[in-house]
Amino acid sequence: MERGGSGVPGGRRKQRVSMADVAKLAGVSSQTVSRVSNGHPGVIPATREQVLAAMRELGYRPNSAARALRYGQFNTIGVILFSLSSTGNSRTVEAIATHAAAEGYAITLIPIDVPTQDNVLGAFTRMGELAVDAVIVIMEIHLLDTGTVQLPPGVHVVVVDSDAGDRYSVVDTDQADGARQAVQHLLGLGHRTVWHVTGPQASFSGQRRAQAWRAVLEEAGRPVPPALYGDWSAESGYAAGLVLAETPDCTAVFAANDQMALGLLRAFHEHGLSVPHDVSVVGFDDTPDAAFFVPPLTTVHQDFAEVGHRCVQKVLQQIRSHGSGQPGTDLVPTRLVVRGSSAPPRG
Amino acid sequence: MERGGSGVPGGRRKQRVSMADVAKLAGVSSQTVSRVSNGHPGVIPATREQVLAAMRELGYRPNSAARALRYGQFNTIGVILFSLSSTGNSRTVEAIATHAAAEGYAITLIPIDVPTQDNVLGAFTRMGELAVDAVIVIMEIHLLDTGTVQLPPGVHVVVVDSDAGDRYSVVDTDQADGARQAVQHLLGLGHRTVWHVTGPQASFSGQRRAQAWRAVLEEAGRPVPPALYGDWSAESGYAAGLVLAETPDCTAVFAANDQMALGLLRAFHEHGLSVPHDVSVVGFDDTPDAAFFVPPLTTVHQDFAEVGHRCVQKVLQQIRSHGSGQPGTDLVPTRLVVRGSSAPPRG
DNA sequence: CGCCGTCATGTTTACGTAAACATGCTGTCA
DNA sequence: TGACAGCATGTTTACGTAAACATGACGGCG
Repeated sequence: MERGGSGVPGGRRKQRVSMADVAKLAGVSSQTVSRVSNGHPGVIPATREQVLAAMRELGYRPNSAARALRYGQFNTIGVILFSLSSTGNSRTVEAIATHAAAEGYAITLIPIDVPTQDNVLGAFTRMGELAVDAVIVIMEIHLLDTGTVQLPPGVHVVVVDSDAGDRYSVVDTDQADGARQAVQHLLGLGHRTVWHVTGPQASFSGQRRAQAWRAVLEEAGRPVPPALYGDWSAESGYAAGLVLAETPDCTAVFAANDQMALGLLRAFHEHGLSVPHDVSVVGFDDTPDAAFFVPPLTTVHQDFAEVGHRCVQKVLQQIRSHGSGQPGTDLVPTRLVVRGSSAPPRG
Repeated sequence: MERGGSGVPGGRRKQRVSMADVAKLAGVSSQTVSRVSNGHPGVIPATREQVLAAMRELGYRPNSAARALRYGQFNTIGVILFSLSSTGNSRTVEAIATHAAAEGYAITLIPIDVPTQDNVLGAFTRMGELAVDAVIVIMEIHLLDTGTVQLPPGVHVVVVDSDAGDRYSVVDTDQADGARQAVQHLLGLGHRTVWHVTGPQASFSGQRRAQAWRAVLEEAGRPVPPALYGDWSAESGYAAGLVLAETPDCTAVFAANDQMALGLLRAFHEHGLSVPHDVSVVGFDDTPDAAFFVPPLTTVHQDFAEVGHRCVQKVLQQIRSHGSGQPGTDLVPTRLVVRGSSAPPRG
């Protein structure tokens, strides 16, 4: 917490130690300091040692602003997202941060509290002024489709949770396949059909899961019950559960995420319905808690870490190849984890 | 995604539009462009308009590296943490990011996957080279107490989840008071004593909750049962629950977080014990899901958003006052949320 | 013995911005 | 009418780094 010039009275405002300072102390030119700092060859050991000693004594740290100015890049990736509160987002971000760090990149977070057009636009504008080499967008890209938003040229983009694969480089969980596995699992247990509690209608991943649910039922020639609309929250799942508990022929429900499945479990429990004997429930996400619901939840496992990893890979590849990101979609597979909340229908 | 010099063949590598480019197009000096860019007075409207037009045409964006170099600051706050996967951390980070953004600061994330001394040290070293004006540390600061780690001078620090209030500026949830409320609630219901499932032993917040639990029991002259050690995970709560279910005189349990409480609920349910009639359970955190556990969980509400907010306030205050951060601890209050998992003991 | 290549190190310059200072024009008032 | 205040705008410089180029010493070889 010490500040200023090592106790020298009236010391200069010189907050930061520069190469010039080190050079002076070591009795060499600043260029030599630069060479030592960057591990370049062609500095004899004696000189190198002197410089290193001076660096240590002064506590020299390279100034990354100057470096960035010089090199024209920041070694930083920006991440734009709506919310960290969803398990999925925070785990994806964590994976992004970890892998980026391993490659020498830092992560700058640009949260958007309310997803209005204006806020999104603002975030992109800010991002344009930000020290960022590339951007990973974790949200519905269609919010940006007014054409007014544009990222500064030379900034690369990767998008998660979107269908913009025709324009951007997209990485996402294979939503459709995950939902398909869930529904087929329930049909395979002998249920005549499967009900569905959706995510928010504006959510791309929610849409995909709902579409896949419907498609599987149609392919199997089963009746398609009306969807119940949720918003990812356990509360909305609970509300849907209250409705389904009163629906006599409902024996199987696919919830678009685990939190809503939790709400379903509670609603069924309160109505004296036994899961899985009276009703089977399958979720989506496989949050760490899902295995400890009562009963343990059968759910679709998403590999958020892998999604984050691939985002970083793609974005770094774009930066390094100076390529402008081939559009295309990269899907990370899911797998169904069968636990105690699903079973053949009674009787 | 367009790159290079607007289609000019053999165009320069000039990736980025600078003030000089705008100045040339507008027929003014680059200083005038600077004045317009920063909204300084003393530019007549006609000139200003010309400059703005040129900016728009070229898609000018100020270069933040140059700005940072000039001003000696980055308008960025670094956040060092272990993991984003805990609800608490991710919500705190989100609040930090939101409030920082509102003040014109960006957030740079430095995750530490495994909390070894080396990794922590590495993170701090990297942070020193990073473009950051201040640092918020969300973890056990005592890991840093070897004396080897030091932040570059002039970087301000605020710490969450620590008892280092004597050396750093600390913001934290009032862990002790929250735990006290939980235990007193259970005693108030008529339970003879309260059992406790702890967090990891290395965790400061876990320690504080356990201390407060013990203190309340001792003050009330109640027997202090042995603590069961957990690690925040639902699984460890489940394991503790299996033990407690076999403990006949256990009628009330305080779990150090909601996830472990979830594990308890499942273990009790599997053993045919009814919550709250046979055993009362109280958690800590008030995650959004807690209200939908079976039964809905009585728990201590933590205001993570407020913690994040105060972190940003403190850190900005330090930056702006050029003060070196008064040590001291700022505690954010908690409140007990009573739901269905706690009741007077049977008979 | 002198020329030249090699190698360690120093000097110059540019990156983009903006403060500080300089210039030159307009209008006003003695 | 001339001096000067006020104001719009231009010029210089510095921030810290590192590539590109320059220097100078030493040694080897014809």
